[in-house]
Amino acid sequence: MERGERILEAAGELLVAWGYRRVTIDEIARRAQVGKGTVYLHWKTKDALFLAVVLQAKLRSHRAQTARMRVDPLEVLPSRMMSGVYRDFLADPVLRAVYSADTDVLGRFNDIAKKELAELAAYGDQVVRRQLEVLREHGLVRADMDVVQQQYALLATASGFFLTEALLHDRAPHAAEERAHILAHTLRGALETSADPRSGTGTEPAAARTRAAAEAAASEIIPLYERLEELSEQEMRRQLRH
Amino acid sequence: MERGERILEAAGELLVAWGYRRVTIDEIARRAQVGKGTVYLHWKTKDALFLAVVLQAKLRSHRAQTARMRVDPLEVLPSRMMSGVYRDFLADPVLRAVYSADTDVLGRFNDIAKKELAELAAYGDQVVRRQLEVLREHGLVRADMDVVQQQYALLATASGFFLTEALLHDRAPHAAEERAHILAHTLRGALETSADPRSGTGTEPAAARTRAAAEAAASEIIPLYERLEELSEQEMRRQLRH
DNA sequence: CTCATGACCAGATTTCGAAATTGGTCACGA
DNA sequence: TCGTGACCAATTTCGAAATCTGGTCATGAG
Repeated sequence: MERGERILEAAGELLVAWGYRRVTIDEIARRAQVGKGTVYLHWKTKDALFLAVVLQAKLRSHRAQTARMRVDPLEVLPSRMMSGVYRDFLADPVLRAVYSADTDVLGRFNDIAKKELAELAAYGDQVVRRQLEVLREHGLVRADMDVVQQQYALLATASGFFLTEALLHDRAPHAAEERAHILAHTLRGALETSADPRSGTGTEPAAARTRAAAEAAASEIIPLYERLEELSEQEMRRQLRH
Repeated sequence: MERGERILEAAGELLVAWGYRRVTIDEIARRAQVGKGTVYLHWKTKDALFLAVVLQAKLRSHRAQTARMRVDPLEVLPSRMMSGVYRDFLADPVLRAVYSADTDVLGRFNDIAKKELAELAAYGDQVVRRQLEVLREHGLVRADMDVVQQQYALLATASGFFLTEALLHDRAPHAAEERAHILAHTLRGALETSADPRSGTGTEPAAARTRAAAEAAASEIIPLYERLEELSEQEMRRQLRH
């Protein structure tokens, strides 16, 4: 394992275990079996290192997401996509901390990351907006609402599931799988046209038509996320020295 | 204006202006034009006073809600109800602080209130659950999901709109009215059967049938919220001395 | 006698200078 | 050439003194 990867891993582990405030470069170096100076041979500053930790987590999630879309085009549907993102979120403690803005873990790094990654987040917004437009063109997303409003609905609803995760881990439905399903169901009802649960039986031809439309849409949407991956990688490289 | 009301009002104003941490009983007494001891003639402790402030805000919102339900039975629908609650939330700074768990304003009172009002919140959960069951019996809420899951969907979705309110007041759709509408639309699509936006035109007979069902449901649901009001009043009285 | 008041007190919070820690550098040596 | 840890400036932490504040209650006005 590369020195850089070891440092990144150590930083991530310590971040979720101790919280940003308590983690020192000395401790990261010790855990990664390198000298303190070596950390600065790789990253510009402590914040840059933690930014890289966050970007790596997001990048992993983005890659998993595009992989799912390539395997099954229906994954471009908002309900399916967010369900996947939610599962990634639950599985990765770094993502959990970042998406739920966990102050105990992130401390003031919360604001730093938000500010530093604002540009990337803005591009992410653009991608989602374009995705909704494409899906709408293919009849997979309803047109009963402005796209910007739909995007807000998507963001706010998903945020609710992400944030209540931390807040209500007691009286919330137990299995993570179950909550991912509820999220998907909610978004499908709110935004999509396909597999309307209200019409009782889904007919076979309708399902086939939906799949065809999703395949067409996916060919437009996947490149958007590939570009987002590239920008994330670029941003991650920008945190390095030179 | 009664002494007690003046104190309550002063406490609420100072809470949202200065935050729990900075507000002193002395300052509240000064603003309410009473002596410091008089505050303790009315409430047991400082926390009890602020609990009363919060309970008063929630009570006002509950009363407005039942009033809306009495005027228009369709207000018992989750989408309509939460849209109203969201508007109340936006209009009252105390509710904004409480529902968005604003740490800057509430400080450690956040945890105190959550613990102290847990019983009331639990009853509120029961009410919503029963509401969903009744609406389902009258064919106004879909039966494609477990009630507990539907309740989670409702809670998580609404929470998303409440919490992103504070978080994204920049790039969110501008008008409050607009966001309330999007919330309603989302919940309707996720939970309800009526006025399906996907079926293009809403026929007149269907609307009439929906209204009749809502009236029947409202007669069962309104008493639940009246009981919740009573419990809130009771809890508010419990904060008083004697 | 009733009830509002502010002086009063113990405990909590803030202050502030000293001491310790830590992010970041760089001369050294493997 | 490349990794390292001693080193330094700057920030954070510590601790005890000083201040503040929640809560009480003796007092006095009505």
